[in-house]
Amino acid sequence: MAESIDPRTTRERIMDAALNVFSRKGYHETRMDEIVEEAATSKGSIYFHFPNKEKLFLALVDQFADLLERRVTEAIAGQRGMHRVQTALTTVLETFSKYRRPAKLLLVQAVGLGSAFERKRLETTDRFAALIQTYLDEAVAAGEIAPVDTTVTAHAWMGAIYNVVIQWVYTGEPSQERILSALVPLLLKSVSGEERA
Amino acid sequence: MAESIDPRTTRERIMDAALNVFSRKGYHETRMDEIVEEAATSKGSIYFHFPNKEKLFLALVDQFADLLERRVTEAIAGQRGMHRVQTALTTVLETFSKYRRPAKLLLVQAVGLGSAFERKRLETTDRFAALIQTYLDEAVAAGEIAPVDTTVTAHAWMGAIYNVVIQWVYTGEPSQERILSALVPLLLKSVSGEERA
Amino acid sequence: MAESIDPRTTRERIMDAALNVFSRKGYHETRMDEIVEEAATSKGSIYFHFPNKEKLFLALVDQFADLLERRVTEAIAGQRGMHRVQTALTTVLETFSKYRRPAKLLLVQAVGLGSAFERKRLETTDRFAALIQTYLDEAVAAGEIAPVDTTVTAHAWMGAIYNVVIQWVYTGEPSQERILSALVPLLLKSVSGEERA
Amino acid sequence: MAESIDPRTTRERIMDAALNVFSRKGYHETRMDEIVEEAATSKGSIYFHFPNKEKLFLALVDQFADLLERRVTEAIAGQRGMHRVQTALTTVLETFSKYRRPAKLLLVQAVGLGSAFERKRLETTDRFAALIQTYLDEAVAAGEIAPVDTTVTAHAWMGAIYNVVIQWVYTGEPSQERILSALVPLLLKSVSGEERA
DNA sequence: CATGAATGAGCGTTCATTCAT
DNA sequence: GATGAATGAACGCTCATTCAT
Repeated sequence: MAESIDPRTTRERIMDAALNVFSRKGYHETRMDEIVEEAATSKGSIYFHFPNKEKLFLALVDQFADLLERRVTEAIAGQRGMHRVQTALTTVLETFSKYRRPAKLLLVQAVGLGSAFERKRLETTDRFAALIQTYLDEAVAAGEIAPVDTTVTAHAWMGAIYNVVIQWVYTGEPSQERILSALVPLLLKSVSGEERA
Repeated sequence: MAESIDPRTTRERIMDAALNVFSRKGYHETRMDEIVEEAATSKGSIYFHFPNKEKLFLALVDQFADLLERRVTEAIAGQRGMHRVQTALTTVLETFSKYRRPAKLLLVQAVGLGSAFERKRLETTDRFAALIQTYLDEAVAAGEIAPVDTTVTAHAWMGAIYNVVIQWVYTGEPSQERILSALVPLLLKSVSGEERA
Repeated sequence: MAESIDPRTTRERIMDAALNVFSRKGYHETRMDEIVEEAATSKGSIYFHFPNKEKLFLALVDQFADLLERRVTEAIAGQRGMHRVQTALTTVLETFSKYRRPAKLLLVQAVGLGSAFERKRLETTDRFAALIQTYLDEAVAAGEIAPVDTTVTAHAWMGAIYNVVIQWVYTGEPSQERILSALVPLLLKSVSGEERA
Repeated sequence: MAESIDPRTTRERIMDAALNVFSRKGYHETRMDEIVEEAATSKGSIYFHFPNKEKLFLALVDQFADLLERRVTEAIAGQRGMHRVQTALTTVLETFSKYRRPAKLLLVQAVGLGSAFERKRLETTDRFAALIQTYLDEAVAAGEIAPVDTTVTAHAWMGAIYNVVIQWVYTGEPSQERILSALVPLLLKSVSGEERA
């Protein structure tokens, strides 16, 4: 009668299961029962570890956003100037590649979930946009790039990256290499010195 | 006791009401009863004109996507080369500005609504990305811009525009003028020159 | 633009259509809209001719019950004694055979429709049971058959006929000939003089 | 404030309540809410134990059909030949007498409920008709009765019994004794002798 | 900590019926 | 007589959440 041993804590099993189901079916189409089954636990157990469905979902989003931010920050740490763009984007792609499911959560499911999630979304978005803006401001201050509206640029970059990556997460196209070789120059040129418009 | 005369057809009243409520509360948090009340009609009337909630929603998305595409296409008609970028972006912003609510629908609510809407979303997205790519391909062919990966570029541009606009739709910031004066040069520069292509 | 001419009155078209749909799908699964379509008329038209769905249904049941009773009575008219059993049963089978759809209505759909229809069912049932009982009473009085409880017998006969016929209406089995050659002797023997039980 | 103790399980309370309401108002006129109230439970509780209204209903029909079949089979076990007819019919009447409500369900409500129930009805009907036919075949083989079309006879008998019993279930007339003393001889005589076979 | 039967507010949808034209 | 858009009461069912064991 020996139970098969699962080294994960119940809480971990729940989060893993929730991640699977949420990313597969989306927030609203996910039933708590499905998570219960996937986690091989009980209704009550989930509600012991998480106050409700929403908080469980947001815990996953936060977990991944944290991971992503940490990785990017670490990767960039030893670098200077606009090299960081290349490094950051590479890191983002690698991380998303390694964690496709949470990526979908962060990129898609966390959007348009209604006013309850609106705040979270803006919070997450702003967090990364702010990160980008910081580096852009530094680059402007350092004279590496022409003075631009860094707020608009940061959001534009984020959107550009987001949209290309989301396409890739969903369809697998274009390849990571192609994305890197096309997107990085694109972003860099967009803030380069020479004008033409 | 003369009824106040509403020149709109019942169907129009329903779509208007649905647009209001959907954009205010999001798809899932919108109750059919609220639309009924807002449209000053009956439950059955809505279901006479639309088969279900989802189709009603999609009808709104389609209507606005059509409008947007038409306006952009018209605005661009008499123009050549990369001037079209400026014109198109201006038109998009103006249209979104005039129709904030449907914009929110198209930009936010239509995202992450689950597999039922996934196809629609990709369809709408691809539609505009394809439009952009067409013009980019022309510009490359005409030698106006350096040869670039127009697929990636189109999605990157769309994402950039989308993200800036959505921020603006939600917060009202930055102003349209600031967006235009910052975003258009940004996009144009991103494909200018021949630095590395 | 000449309309195709349908010699039937609107009321007839409605009844025909209703008969088709009711017998095909049953009372509860029949939608007034389906009858409208099948009758090539309008909602309002049906409600002009019939006060409501229930009355429309009962009109069909009555119409067929009348027809059946009339035919049986006529067929029996020139006959005496227990020959009438053979004749009556033959007539019933022939009539059901010719009007399979109304038969289903009378036999199945009119049963178990809830208290609203209960009265009608008992009424129809009693009508035929009473008919049978009359003839049985005559036969007893004439000394043609042994004195039996004609009330029970009448209901038993009706049930026997009903059940065999319903099987036949649904499955087409057993054949009319087989039914006649098996059922008539069975019924006759059941009231014959000699006992053995 | 001690709750009154009900020894029945929730599932049993639901089935009892459903039986009451279904037999009182019929399938279609029964609202799930009424069963909820009668069972002193909750909507969700019913749907926890039964997948839907239809399955709940069929569970009742099956339960009673099982009971009836079991009782008849047991009663007949120690008997031989056509004595079984008397015993079987007595058992049926006693069982129906003791369980009037489920009897109504089985006899009336289960009829004419639309295609969804059609299969069930035929299944239940055939089950008993087959039972009868088996015994008739045995009797024919044993030379106890004249060779007859046992298929037709079985259905005829079933119909006869059904119709008399249903009348009795509804009106209480005729009395059980009268039914037994009239119906059993009737059925037995119907297959006696060798008049024409 | 874990369990799972129980809860019940809430919702999308249906469809017989009405009535202004 | 005929039409069909409009009505709205009613219903089956869902599912996040609770809590006694």
